[in-house]
Amino acid sequence: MKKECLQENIAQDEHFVLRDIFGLDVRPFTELHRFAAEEDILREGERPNYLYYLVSGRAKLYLTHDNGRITLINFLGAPCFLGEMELLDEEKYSDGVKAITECVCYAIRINECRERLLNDTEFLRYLCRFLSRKAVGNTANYSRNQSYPLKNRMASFILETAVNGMYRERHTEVAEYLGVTYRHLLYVIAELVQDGTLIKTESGYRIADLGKLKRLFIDFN
Amino acid sequence: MKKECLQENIAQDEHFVLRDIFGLDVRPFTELHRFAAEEDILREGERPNYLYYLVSGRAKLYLTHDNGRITLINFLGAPCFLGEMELLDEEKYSDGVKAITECVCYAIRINECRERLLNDTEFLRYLCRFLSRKAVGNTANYSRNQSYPLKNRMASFILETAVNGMYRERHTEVAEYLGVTYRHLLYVIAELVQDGTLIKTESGYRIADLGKLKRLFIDFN
DNA sequence: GTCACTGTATGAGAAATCTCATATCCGTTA
DNA sequence: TAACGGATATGAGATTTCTCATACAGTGAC
Repeated sequence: MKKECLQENIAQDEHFVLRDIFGLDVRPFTELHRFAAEEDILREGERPNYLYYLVSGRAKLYLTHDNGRITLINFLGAPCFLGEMELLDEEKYSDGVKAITECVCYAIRINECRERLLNDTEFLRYLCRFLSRKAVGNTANYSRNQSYPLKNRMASFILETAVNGMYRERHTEVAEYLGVTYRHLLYVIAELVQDGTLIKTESGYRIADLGKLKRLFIDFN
Repeated sequence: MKKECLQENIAQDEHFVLRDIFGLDVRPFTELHRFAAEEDILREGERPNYLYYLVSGRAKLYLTHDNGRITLINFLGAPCFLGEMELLDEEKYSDGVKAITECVCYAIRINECRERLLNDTEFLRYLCRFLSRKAVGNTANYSRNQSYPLKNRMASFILETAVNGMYRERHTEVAEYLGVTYRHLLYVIAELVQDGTLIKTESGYRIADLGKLKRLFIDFN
């Protein structure tokens, strides 16, 4: 991770987006962090030192079960807070968050302003709205998902997770995330390859026919 | 709806639960409302005059689509806020909430204390925690759901919605909520009747074998 | 009363998805 | 090096779920 702790830059940034979110001027506590694709942003079980605000990039949210199984819980796209639960909830241990593409985040040193944040009504109101909208969005998403065959959901998933036209997720993980058997996932991927939608390569699946993929995705809405 | 506006009672209530949630003493703005089963608690599209806190009972959350279709979005059980989004979000119109069983709610007259609530950090923090936990719960619930056949999900659903051992939901609605076709829902209900788990009567389906239903539900965890 | 509309109901065949079995490959560890 | 666990692969058959078609009862509009 590349820390660009240039607070001078942030301090002078006229368009600093967090200004609209916080009542408190958080610039003195804010750094700019850059995570490469695949890099961990929040490590599971660790209490983070920062409250992150994802400015650009996409990330995934993980959870490891008691039995050691890892589940992909959700996707996160900018703009979005990361680690907000850990800020609010004393008991809450962090879920894992990993960058899919390069991610740029504002990182607020919560150790230095936790109390002030928890008393910043503007921030708290923003967070409540953010959380309740996210909940509504999730619910809508779920109920839509349930209603379509895997091929469509898979198209959506591939579009969401591919980087530079390459899809390289773990089949086992994805099967769990999408709630289907590993076997079935392979069937459907094989179908997409058969279709000419994907091409299997050494290093992953290359999107060969973006139009086809998008059409599947659209039928899905 | 029976309003029991006995603020004297509330004012004297030593164990008033909202005391732990709000920094502000909301007792002067709080009434006790009682809704019968099937009664509307929040009417869709209307801006509610109260922020409700469900003390006991179960309710369901509805949404009407542009095309007029009604979808059952979710279930709500005590303790739970109702109408919190509408308090926070200016633009947000209310979803519909309808009582399943008799519901007892504290009803806070937001017109009289909206500003103060939106500046009550204790309340806002509580609400953030509540929302984020709800989101986590939903996600967990959702991913579990995906993985089980309708018979199990149906058992869970019947246990959740039955009142006094009678199940009377609309099949069309339920099919939509559970994300299956109407046809398939009927198949599975027929199976449960075949089983001897349910008995079809004039006024709905009677739970004939609670044990069987619970076993289906348990296999589902 | 008739017409549309919605909910309920049932059948038949097709598609989606699951279960179980088996095999290979790869990286880790003993 | 051998053994092992995890990920990838593929086949066969069973189960779940969907699509389409059809029918009947209730309700509100006209």
